[in-house]
Amino acid sequence: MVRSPCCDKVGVKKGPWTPEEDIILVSYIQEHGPGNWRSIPTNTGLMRCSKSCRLRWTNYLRLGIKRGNFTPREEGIIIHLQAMLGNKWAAIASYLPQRTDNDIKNYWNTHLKKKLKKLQPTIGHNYTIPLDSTFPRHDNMQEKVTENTPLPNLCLHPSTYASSAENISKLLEGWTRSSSKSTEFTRDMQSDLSNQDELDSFLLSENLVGDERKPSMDSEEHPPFSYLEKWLLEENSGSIEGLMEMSSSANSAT
DNA sequence: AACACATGCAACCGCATAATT
DNA sequence: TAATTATGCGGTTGCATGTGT
Repeated sequence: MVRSPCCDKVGVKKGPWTPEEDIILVSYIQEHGPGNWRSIPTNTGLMRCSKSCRLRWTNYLRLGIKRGNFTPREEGIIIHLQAMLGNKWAAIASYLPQRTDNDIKNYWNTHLKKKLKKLQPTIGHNYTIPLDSTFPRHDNMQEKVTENTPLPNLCLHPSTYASSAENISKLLEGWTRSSSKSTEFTRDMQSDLSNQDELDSFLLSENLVGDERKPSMDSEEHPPFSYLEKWLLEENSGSIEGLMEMSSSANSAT
C-alpha cells in the first residue's frame, strides 16, 4: 500500500503554530468536537495537514493538559512504567492523563534518562523490574484510560502552559463557559484536581491504587487489574516511592 | 560582548494499524 | 477479501534559549 504522506501536499504550512491558527482550530473543535481531522483543514481554511491539527490539539490545546514541572511521583511512575513497557509512551501517558505522550517522551529523553544513568548502580541493586513470566507484558493496559475516561484538571495556569498557549487558555475559558456542547464535552474534565494530590486522586478514582472506601466494580464495568496495576498497587507500592526519593536526591545532587 | 556549545521542546516524518469502501 | 483512507504512535529533527568560555 503506497500513498503519499498527507504533509507532502503543496501549500501545507509547517513549523510553529500561531495563536491565530490555534484559535481557528479550537473554535472548530468547539463546534464539532475532536476527531474527523481530515476535514479540519478543508473546513477551516487552515493550511495545515490533518496530522498537524490532531497533534496540536492533543498535545497543547486540549483541555486538562498539565505542562512542565513533573512531580517526583510522576517521575517515579514514568520510570516504573518505562521499565516495564519500554518506550510505549502512549500507554504510559494513559496512566498520567494530564500528560501527553509527547511530553512524557521528551521528558524521558531529556531528563529521566540522564537521571537514571546517574542512579543506575542504585537501581540495579535495589530494584528488580519484573519483566519475566511473573509479570508478562499486558497489552490491555493501554485500554485503562480511554476517551471515555474523565480527565482530571483543567488547570491552564500560565506556569504550566507554555508560550502562546496563554492566549488560548483565555479563549478556552470563554469556550467552556459559553458553549453548552463543549461544556458537555469537557464537564468531566473540569473537576478541580489542581491540588498536590491530584494525581493520587485520579489513581484512586481509576482504581490504580487501592482504596477501601471505593467499592470494587464488577468485571463488566471495570476490567480486572492488569499485572502492572497489581504490581503497582500491591507488591511494589514502595517502589515508586523509592524512585521518587531517588529522583529527588538526583535533583538535589544536580 | 560575542561566540560556541549544550539543552529542551515543539513539530515533523514514516510506519503500523484500524476503519471504511 | 482486497484496496484505500484515516488515525495513532514512536523516533527524530530543527530551532530557540540557556550556559560556559
